Parts: sequence; structure tokens; C-alpha cells
Amino acid sequence: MALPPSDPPPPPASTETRGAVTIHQVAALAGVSLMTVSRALNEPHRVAGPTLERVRAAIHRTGYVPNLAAGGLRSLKSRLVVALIPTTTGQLFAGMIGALSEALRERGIQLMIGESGYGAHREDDLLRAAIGRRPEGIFLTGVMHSEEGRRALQSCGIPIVETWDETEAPLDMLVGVSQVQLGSEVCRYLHGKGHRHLALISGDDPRAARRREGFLQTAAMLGLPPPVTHMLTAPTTHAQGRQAIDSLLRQAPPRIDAVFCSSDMLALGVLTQCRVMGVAVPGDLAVVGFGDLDFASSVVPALTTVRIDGDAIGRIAAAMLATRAEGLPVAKRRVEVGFTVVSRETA
Amino acid sequence: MALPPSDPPPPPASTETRGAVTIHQVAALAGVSLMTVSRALNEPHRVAGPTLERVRAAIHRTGYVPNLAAGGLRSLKSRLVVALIPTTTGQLFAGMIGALSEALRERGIQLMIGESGYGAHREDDLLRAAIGRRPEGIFLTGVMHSEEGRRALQSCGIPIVETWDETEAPLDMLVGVSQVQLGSEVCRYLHGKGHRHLALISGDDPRAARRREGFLQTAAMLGLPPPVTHMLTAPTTHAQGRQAIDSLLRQAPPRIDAVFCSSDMLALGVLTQCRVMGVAVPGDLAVVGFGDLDFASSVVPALTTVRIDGDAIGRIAAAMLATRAEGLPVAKRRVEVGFTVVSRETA
DNA sequence: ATGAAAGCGCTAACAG
DNA sequence: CTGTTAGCGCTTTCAT
Repeated sequence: MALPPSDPPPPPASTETRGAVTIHQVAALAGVSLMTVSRALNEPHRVAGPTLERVRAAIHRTGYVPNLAAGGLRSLKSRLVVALIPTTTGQLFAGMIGALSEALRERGIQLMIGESGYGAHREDDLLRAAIGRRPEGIFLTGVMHSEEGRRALQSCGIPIVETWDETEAPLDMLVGVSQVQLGSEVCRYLHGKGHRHLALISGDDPRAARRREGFLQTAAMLGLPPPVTHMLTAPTTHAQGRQAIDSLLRQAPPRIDAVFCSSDMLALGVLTQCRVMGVAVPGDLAVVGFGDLDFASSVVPALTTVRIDGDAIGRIAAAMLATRAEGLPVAKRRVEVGFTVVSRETA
Repeated sequence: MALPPSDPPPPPASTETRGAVTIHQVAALAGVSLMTVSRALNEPHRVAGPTLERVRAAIHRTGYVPNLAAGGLRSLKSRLVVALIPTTTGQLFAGMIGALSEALRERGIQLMIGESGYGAHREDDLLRAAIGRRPEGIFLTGVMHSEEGRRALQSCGIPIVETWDETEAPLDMLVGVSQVQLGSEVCRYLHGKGHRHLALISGDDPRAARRREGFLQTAAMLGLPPPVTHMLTAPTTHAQGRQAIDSLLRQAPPRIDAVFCSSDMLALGVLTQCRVMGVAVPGDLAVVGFGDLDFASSVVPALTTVRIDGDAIGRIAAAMLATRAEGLPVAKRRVEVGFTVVSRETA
């Protein structure tokens, strides 16, 4: 098993015992104590040049990869942040995840993603799993509503960031977007364009609900007739959009002249159905989407939509979490990220 | 700080020391040894009823969540699988991730997702991070090409599943799809519909490259003129599709009469541009996409595309990994998942 | 049915 | 600059 140390240097694998190489084996091979190996990895400047070389060679030969769970256990630093996202479907959160992941990596922190799905019952499981890994931060897509979840998060002492939404009482930190104001702004936009008979096609996720709220409030405030709303279950699809606008357009007069969709995919379905039905956009019907997904600027007619800077949310959250991971306090624990109504051709 | 033990039972949080509740504190509160708490959690049937009750009450009061890193360290069971995916963008992998996550959860295994992005240099980092957590399995989206990555994975002794692609020499297990055959099949399909002047609009990811390969080979075999191919950088977009078909249609005769796009989003862009240019689909140009994303069946004209059962890939991989995690061998270490050419209106 | 001792792989704290 | 000792929070193994 133990080959004479004279075997050719490069070929790795063979010095290893089944299971995994440990720091002991590297130390033995390099002829140093295991602490020297640990230092060579974590603070190389504190190790003498030649020693460092030998250790590095041993690491290379053995293919040693440090056990982060063990290191984290001892140092109480897991170098891990867990992000909980509702679903990997949909491009909406893709940019944010990318930015979060990248910004954390730059600071030497790993991102672990947990998919909560849309099932409420498993959110609890997921939370326990997340906390059980003792991450140095938890990123929440949206705000935590369940009382049980709030308690668990609050009492575990891990820094938390809630995002994408607004709340009176953040658990800890917040990178928020005023969805209510967003809905309100879209309503004003449509009103400003001369539309009076508004409609809403909306998924049933919490954030869409708040946009709806703002939209309806503002419509009332502007003295418009109450917008007719069509509810759908998330995640919303192209087919749902087609079917929803079809049903909306067949309703009794007054005929709607503008619709705000809770996702760009929904809006795309609306556009498709309008074309099929010979309804001119924006002539007969103005359409506004949400998300500014890649296709929004490229479809014909180009989709007017609302853009939220997901990358910024990811970056800001990463910075907050990283700061807290270093034991420092975060000055602005509550940050507001804006939105932009991107005016194109459909409204 | 230490309130008298007479404070009301329900209110949790306050018995905890800063940092996190440990099993010791639960044991002390319940008046048992820490082993009993451990058993109450992992093999409750081996603990006497009344004792179990007391322990559970203590767990509830303290809000104790076991440290999985510590447990995993000792038991050499992390109950963790790491999945490496190129990007969370795009719905293509969403179903697969969902199915994988769900199937693992049913078996008591957590899924940790790592985003590799399209940068090659960080794949190495990501791999070290993954191995460092000592997962019981690693799920790869695609096959591992880099020699360095292959060595690292091979020597770490962790069960690996490669997916979505084909390879002569799988690292360990494979849930594959013959992308070459897929491309070939699409070519035959188009040929069967009477098209002779084929084109390809293709992203530059490895799997798209193999589909292209199969497509071109078969075109040659069928005696067709060499399909003109337009290359793009992944991830492919709607705008790229528009621009690509525009350039393809302006090329010198013979004019192309069918195009295979490496993604449905690309195909959607092609459809849009054709409408703008007054090119009839499928009359003047047949269009085939890839992925069968939600909108494919719902756009007008409905998109002919190719469907791969991502859910099946996720489920099968989960089963393999779970089996290996239990120390059992997997009989069929190489599984082939099929594909379907979904014939709709565009071709 | 419960407890005591040992140790998983690593790093903090202190020698030398 | 390098090594020794102790112990992170938990589970294994062996007692009782």
C-alpha cells in the first residue's frame, strides 16, 4: 500500500486511504505537523518558503481538499450563506442569484441555494436544513410571513436579509422594493396615457398581490372605475396570459383598454392572443408586463414593462451579509431598491 | 440573565446563549445526558416515552436545531448532495432541479446548488467548494470535460452523476441524452417534410455543439447541401434569434427553407423576425426549437421543438445517488433518457 | 433504556 | 517559524 517515496511525483491518487485524504496524511507526506499544513492553506505568509513548497507539493500529490465542515466547526466560521428562493424557474431571479453568488465568492463565502418550491409546508423543513448548516447569513427571496418561520429565524441569531418586498418589521436586514408603489406607478402611467378602463392579470404570489394592491388603490384615487382583475396561480405562463385576456375581452362592456400583467411571460401571452383576435396593441389595448426579461425589448411590438435591478439586490445583500459575517454592524439595515417603468411600444 | 426556571413554558428564546443552542443545553434542561437527546432525535423508538416527552419539550423551548456539520463530521454522513449547474437562468433546467431536489428530500438528503456560470476558471473553485463539504454525491449538469476537474472528482471518491449529455467514459454514473442523435433526428424530420436547404442557429455550449454535429452529419448522409450555421454565445436570447435569422435570410441564394435553433427562446425570436419580414412560417421557412419551454405550445404558430424529460433525469439521478449514499452499488450506472420531437405548427 | 468515553478533521491559543 | 494541546458539536461504541 505505502509505495516507496521514490515513485514519480505527478501521478496523484494512490497515497489516499479510502474515504478522503485528511490533513494528517498531507502533513506526514510533507514531513511537518498538521498545523503547518493548516497554516500553509490559511495564512501562507506565516510559513517559510521552502516549507510551503513541500506542503504544496504534498497537497498536490494527495489531491487533498480540506474538509470545510470540520474547519467550520472548530472556527465557528462556515463561510457559507444560504439563499432560499421560491423556484429556479423563471428568469426573474436569475440575475440576482448570479450577482449574489459572485459578490459572495469575491469575499470568500460560498452560496448554497435551497429551493422552497411553492409549497408552504416544506418551507419549515428547508429552514431547519438551512439553519442546521450554521451559515453565516440567510438570504430570503421575499419576506418571511409565517409566524413559525419568523420565530425560528429570529432566535437562531444568524444574520438575515429579506428582499424584493417591503415590510413594516423586517426580521433583521432588508433590501426592499415597494411593490405597492410599483403598482401605483403603473396605474398612473396608464392613466397618463389616457386609459380609463384598466385590468389586471395577476399571479397569486405575495409580491404580485402587493403590486395589485397599489394598482387598485391608485385607480380608486384617480377616480377610475374599479379595474377588473383576473387571478392566476404562480408560476404564471404564456398560456395563462392568452386565456386570461381572451376572457377579459369577452366580458360585458365597457371594454378594457389597458392591462397590467404580473409577469412578462403573461404579457407575451396577451400579445399573442391579441394578434390572434385582431386586437391592436397599443391602439385597442395597452399592455404592461413585469420583470423586463430578455425578450421584452425584442418582441414586436416591444413590451412596456417594469424593471427591478435584481443584480443590485444581490450585490447589496451580499455586502450586508459579508459585513455581518465579519462581526461588524451594518449601518443601513434597510435599503430600498427602486424600479423603472420601461416605456416601449405596448403602452 | 439567568431567569428563574419558573418563567412561563411556551416563550422560546432566552434560555439560549449567544451563538446557537447546543445539544448540551437541551440535555441540561431536560435533565438527561446528551446522548439521550441525540437518540430522541435520531432513533426516538429507543427512548422511553416520558423521557422522549421531556426532551421534546426542551427542544421546543430552546429552539434547538442540530448542527448538521458536527453530526456529519462524526458520522461521516453529510446527508448532502451538491448539484453544479451552469446557470439558474433559463427554464431548461428548472424542472430537473425541482425533481432532483424533491426526490432527494424524500430520501432525507439535502440538495445544495452551486452555479458554475459560464466561466471556466471558476469551475475549479466551485469543485473544491463542493468536495470540501463532503457531499454524499455530486450531480453534474453535462459531462465534465476538463482534465483537471476529472482528476479531482475521480480521486475524491464521491459518487458522481453526469447528465444531459453523452460520453465514452463517464466519471462514474451517467443519465445521458444522445444530443448527436437528437440533432440527427431533427435533420431527418425536416428532410421528411421536404426541406432541403437547412440552417442552424446554435449557441456555443457543449450540448448544442453535439446536436449540431448530429445535424450536420445526417444532412451530409442524406445528400443535402451543407447547412449554413450561425453561431452565438450562450445563453441564447430572443434578440439573437431575430438578428440571426435576419442575416441568414439575406444571404445569397439558395434561400434556406428550414432552421433548427438551439433553444426555444432563439426560435421565438426567429418567429418574431419572420413576422416582421413577412416570411411565412412554416410556408417559407420551417422552424424547430429546443427545450419545449412553457410558451412553445402556446405561441402562434405553435412551435415545433424537441423535448427532453428533465424531471426524469432529476429523479433517476436522485435514485442513483441515494442508493450509493447507502453504500449500495448501482446496477445500471449508465442510463439513457430519450427525447421527443414535438411536432406542432412551425415545422 | 441510559450514560461515559473517545474521536470525526480541523483550527485557536499558546508555547518554544 | 513551527509544534503541542485542547476542543468545536455531534455520534459511535461500549458499558451499565
